[in-house]
Amino acid sequence: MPSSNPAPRTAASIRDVARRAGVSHMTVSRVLNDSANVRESTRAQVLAAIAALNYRPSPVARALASGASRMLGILDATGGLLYGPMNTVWAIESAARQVGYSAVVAGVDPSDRDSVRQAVEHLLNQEAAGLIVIGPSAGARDVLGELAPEVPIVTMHGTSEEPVIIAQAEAARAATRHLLQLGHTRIAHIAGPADWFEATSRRQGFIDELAAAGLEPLAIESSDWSPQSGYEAATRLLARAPEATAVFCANDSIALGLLHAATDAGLELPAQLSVIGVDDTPESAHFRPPLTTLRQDFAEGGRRAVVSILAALGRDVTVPQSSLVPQLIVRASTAAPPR
Amino acid sequence: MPSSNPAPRTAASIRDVARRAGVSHMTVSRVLNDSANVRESTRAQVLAAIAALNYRPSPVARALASGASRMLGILDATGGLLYGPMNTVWAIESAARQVGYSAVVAGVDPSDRDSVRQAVEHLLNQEAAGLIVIGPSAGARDVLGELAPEVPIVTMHGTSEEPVIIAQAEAARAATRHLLQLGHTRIAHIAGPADWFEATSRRQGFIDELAAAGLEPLAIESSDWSPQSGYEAATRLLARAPEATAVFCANDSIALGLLHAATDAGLELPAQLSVIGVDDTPESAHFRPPLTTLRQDFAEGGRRAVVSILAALGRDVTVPQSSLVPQLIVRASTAAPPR
DNA sequence: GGCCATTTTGTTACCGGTATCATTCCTGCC
DNA sequence: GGCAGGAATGATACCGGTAACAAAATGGCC
Repeated sequence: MPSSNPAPRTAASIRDVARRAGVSHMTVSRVLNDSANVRESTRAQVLAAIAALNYRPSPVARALASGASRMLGILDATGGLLYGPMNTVWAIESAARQVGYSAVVAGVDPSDRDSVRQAVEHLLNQEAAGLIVIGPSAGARDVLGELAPEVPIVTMHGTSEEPVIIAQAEAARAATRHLLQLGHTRIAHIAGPADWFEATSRRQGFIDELAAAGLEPLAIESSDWSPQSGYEAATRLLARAPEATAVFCANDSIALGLLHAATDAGLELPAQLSVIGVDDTPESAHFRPPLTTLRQDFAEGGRRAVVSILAALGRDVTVPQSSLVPQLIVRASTAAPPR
Repeated sequence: MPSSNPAPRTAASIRDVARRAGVSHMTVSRVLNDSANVRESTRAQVLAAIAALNYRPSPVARALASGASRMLGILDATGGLLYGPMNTVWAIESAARQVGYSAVVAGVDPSDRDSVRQAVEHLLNQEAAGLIVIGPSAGARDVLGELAPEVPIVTMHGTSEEPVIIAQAEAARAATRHLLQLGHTRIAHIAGPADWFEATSRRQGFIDELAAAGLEPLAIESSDWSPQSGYEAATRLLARAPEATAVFCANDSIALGLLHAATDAGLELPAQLSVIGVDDTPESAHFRPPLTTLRQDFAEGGRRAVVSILAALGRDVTVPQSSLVPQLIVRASTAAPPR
């Protein structure tokens, strides 16, 4: 290893590279940006200099000069630590990084208009090139439209005006179908909060699938995704519709709450009541009984969100796409209805 | 609202402010940075101009000019979606934002040396002023030391060389004490992965507290924090030490796995076996039986991490501090041992 | 009133890239 | 061989701040 530069105190800049390659710094810039019209031999020299100096362009300088940063803002408006959304954040970050972008996150309380505004401003201040909103913060769009209309925004779990990222209704229908196929006819649903696209979408999918089978929902309760509120909703549900033989829960946490409430009520699971959730959290396999649920492809969802933002930014990036059909995981919480 | 500037196409820069205030742009810069030696009347004019133009300094330009960004890198090396670490990430982001910093996250697989290196480089490229590592990625420190020794690093869940952020051993002792006070003497432990500071620290706290009572651990198994591996460890444990009357689990997920395994084994809970976890996840209250556990103050942990990084950066920030004593939440999974 | 020490303010360069336009180099063709 | 015209390269300005030093204003004191 003949390289013996004694660890330059400061990182190499584009002009250092230029000097070493015997060209102007603009030529280096051209090489960096794959600009056409650079002679092959020149490009090779520049590339060699870049490698020799271990040069890496400064995203900061680039952002300043070009006015376009390679940074995405993620507004986490879930107001908690929900399994699905967290997966999504992670997936977005990772997808973004793969195409050379990075992600700044800001968590907010979606019900607090002011905190949303502050967070959006914060993200904008960081020169975020685009915004991805996780959770039901409709406010974010308004604030953004007012502050920086040119910054594209993608809502992952937002209102239904959005392009659908993950086929939620399809997931709900698959869950419902599973219950139907087991022979259930008196089926209830515990939905998520009405301001979440996923919640309404799953609820609708549930209703539609029942309708296709000529049935009607036995009862629908709402919750805020948490086990606690799932427990409360389940308690209400069991009181109101004791004849239910199956319940489709909008996520696994709600399902856990229902499991708890049903146990409180002395119900035998799944003999007397079938329960199905959505998410396939690592916990759900160890619930009592282990939960039948639907696994979603969050990684793909994240990728799609990033692609969609980049498209709005005018950069076309091809990212491998796979299907987003949620996968049914059958465990012990669903069974045929009692005769 | 007399303001009628027709929405300037481009944001105001420091020179626009200067022009409007009738001063040089440097004076504006001084006002922005609370530099001394600005006449009060001048400051007022500048402030007025800033307000009138709705000016906000560009962090990008500032980072380029000063070489110091107000951005923190968070390296999420948990390799999954763990409740505690996720809370910590959130808390750090929020604490950072409160003091005017923002946070870029990068998730990596800690066992993949290469992915760690890439992520650190990525974060460094973004001009991160400091690095906070969540999870057991010892590799991050090496990479950073080699790439940019001047960038401070704080490990939240790392090796024990670190300043302790949350008193893990104390939490473990409190949990163990609870079991002791109920009258248990044959107590086992299911630990987290040995490369996590929290895991070893809790394990040691457990051993120490037992020793203080003149007892020895009945058995110790290890897991990777997940319910599945908790289940497996618990199965081994129950086979190996069937005489155990209580088990301290290093987190709630492991405890869930144990609950499952104990149920499989036909054990009556808590009559035949007491179980205690750590974290107080929202789910744990709805386990069967509801889990006795320890609640930690993640928000405070995040704040401390940020303070500690900023201190290393030479910026003193005063942030309200609260105590980090974990709180015991007693539910139905612990009881006196069978006679 | 003049002079010097301090404040206060301004000037200019610079951070590390990109944009724009000018210049030089080839190449083909008459 | 000379020249047009496109390809390749370079020179310079600029993005929006900060740093360093210079200049102007202020104030105290003899």
